[in-house]
Amino acid sequence: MAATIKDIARLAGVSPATVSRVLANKTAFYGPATAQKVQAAALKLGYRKNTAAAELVTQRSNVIAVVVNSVKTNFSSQIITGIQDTAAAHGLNVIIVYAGIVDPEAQRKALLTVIERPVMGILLLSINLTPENLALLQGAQTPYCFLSIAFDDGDLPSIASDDWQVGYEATQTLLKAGHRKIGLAAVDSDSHTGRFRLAGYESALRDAGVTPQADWVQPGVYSYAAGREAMAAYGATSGLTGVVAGSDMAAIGVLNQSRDLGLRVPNDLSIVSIDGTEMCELVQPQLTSVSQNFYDMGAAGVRQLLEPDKQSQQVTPIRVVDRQTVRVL
Amino acid sequence: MAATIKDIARLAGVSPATVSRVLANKTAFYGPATAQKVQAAALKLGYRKNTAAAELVTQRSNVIAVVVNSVKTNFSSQIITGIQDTAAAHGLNVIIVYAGIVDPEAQRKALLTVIERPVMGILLLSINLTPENLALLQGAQTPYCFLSIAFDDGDLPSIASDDWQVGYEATQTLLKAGHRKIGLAAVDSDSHTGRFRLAGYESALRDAGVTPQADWVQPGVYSYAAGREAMAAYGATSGLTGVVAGSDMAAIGVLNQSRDLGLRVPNDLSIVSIDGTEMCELVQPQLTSVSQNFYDMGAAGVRQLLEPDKQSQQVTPIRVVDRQTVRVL
DNA sequence: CTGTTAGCGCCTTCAT
DNA sequence: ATGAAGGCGCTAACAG
Repeated sequence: MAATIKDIARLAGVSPATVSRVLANKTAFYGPATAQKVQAAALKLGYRKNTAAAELVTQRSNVIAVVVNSVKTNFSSQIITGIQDTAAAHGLNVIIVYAGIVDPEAQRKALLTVIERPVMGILLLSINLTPENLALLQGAQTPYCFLSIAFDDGDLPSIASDDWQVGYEATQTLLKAGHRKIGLAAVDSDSHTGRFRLAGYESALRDAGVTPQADWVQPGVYSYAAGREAMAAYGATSGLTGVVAGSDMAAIGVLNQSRDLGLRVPNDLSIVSIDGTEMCELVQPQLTSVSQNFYDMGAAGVRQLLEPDKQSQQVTPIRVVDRQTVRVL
Repeated sequence: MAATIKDIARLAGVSPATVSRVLANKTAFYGPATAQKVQAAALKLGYRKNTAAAELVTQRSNVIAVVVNSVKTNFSSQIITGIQDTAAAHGLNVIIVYAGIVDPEAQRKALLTVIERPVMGILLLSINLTPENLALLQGAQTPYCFLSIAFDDGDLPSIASDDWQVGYEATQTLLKAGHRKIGLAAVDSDSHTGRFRLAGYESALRDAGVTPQADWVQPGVYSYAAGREAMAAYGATSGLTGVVAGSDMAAIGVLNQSRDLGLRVPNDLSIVSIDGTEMCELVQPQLTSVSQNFYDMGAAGVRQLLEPDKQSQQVTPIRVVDRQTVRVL
């Protein structure tokens, strides 16, 4: 059995309440003499506080839970770092749980492990909840905030980039370099994110006097495989001179598939990636990207949890980072 | 306030004990009629069990905690998937907490958030604890197991590849291809892992009749930057025809730095990477690697937690995967 | 400054 | 098949 404050109390010859006080550093409520005794006893017994018990009585917790949709994503590490740093600055602890990317049952289980214990807030990274699971989340009396994902329904608190703008600027980067026939690869057509990026892409095209063509867009789930498939679908003779890819991984898929098709990047094909993670600088040529500020998303998420009443739909800025995959025509 | 079993009891007109029983599915102890009433009431109140309270009384938990050393690593995702799947198969939940890679204080805080609440076991991914923090961990009455890291001290439960063998086989892969002057890059010289890989590397060299040279090894912390630095230290004219890199990220660093030095891979320089994550197939040329079985490490870790008395030092098999960075001389 | 008392939400004998 | 009672480890009044 682990030692409890009662054990300490007995050993130190004081009451449990006193032990609780010195262990909680309520300095106004005990003298130095007892403090000594108590701390010595605690040390000798190898005492570890049972936080669950403490949280049960105080009705509050200092842990924030992060629900992540899949182990595969790599941008999540930046968001998590932002969360971690900001949480630490506020004396908060962070725990992470993985939910399946689509499986509603896995999603539900992840939510439950988080909801069924005392957490002060929940951050959901790029998670698309089923209506049932959303109800579950809202039923819990816990502040929450979606990160890196936005909704048509304006009531859900979220922090994300402006997806329309992302699509627009990515496309414009190519347009400015003189490209006219531009593809959009591995962006999904179901989600808010995908639809807005598509809309931004089309607007940019139209603003430049280019009429979007249906076969220029090859939807997909933002993965490496989706990028490869999209590029394979275009083929070597599509006439496209530029492609906007839905994520860094997708961009690498496009890049590698281009190579397999005998296309050189950026000579034969220019690529603009969306996300701007470290991946962009690991591959050759380095990917020009519309970079999101994931770190700030995480940081803002924590702050949002701290003041749940504030403005709920936040937008983080993006910027285009020119590297090596856009050729000026 | 969230609803409690008392609220349900009142609404359903039964006692809290009965509510507890039907909610826990103790089917032998209640009739279908009451079950109906209770479940209806629970649903209406949006009841969520307070797991912390339940764990407080039952003195056990079904969550296993994973401590990860940094957000940057990418092999951890495979281990976590292995953990996740195996845990789910046993009805266990998984939470993850990040500890700083070296900062002892961050390490300590991560450990505490995990130790100070009821978890049935702790898995530590590639974590090197300070003696104090190790004592802390051992002081907690919780089973634990280190993953992807081994120790000279044979008493600590751990599951990892045989690092000597990793070093040996990586080097041998190059040797077999006819290389003689072979570097070892971005392996640290302090840890068990690093020292054993180094020893394996030297043994392979000697077994092939090659005398290791001091300037063939450029230690580092397994990172992309370390890989780049190691290669930069070798320079373009080292005479090395092959390099073993300490991790996939390090290998990519070596690869990119080689390119900057004007060396073509594998024509001028062959590379064998250690880890074998998906990264190997994303870069060009694809990295030949000594691949570790991270998924199984995670799975075995969960099993180890379940039977803490069994054999404590386990080794998972490795295999070399030939891709495109080793040229046969 | 310190001890006593009560109770957080839940589970579990022990009766009935 | 169900209720009453006690207690898990801790903290928060309330007395003193």
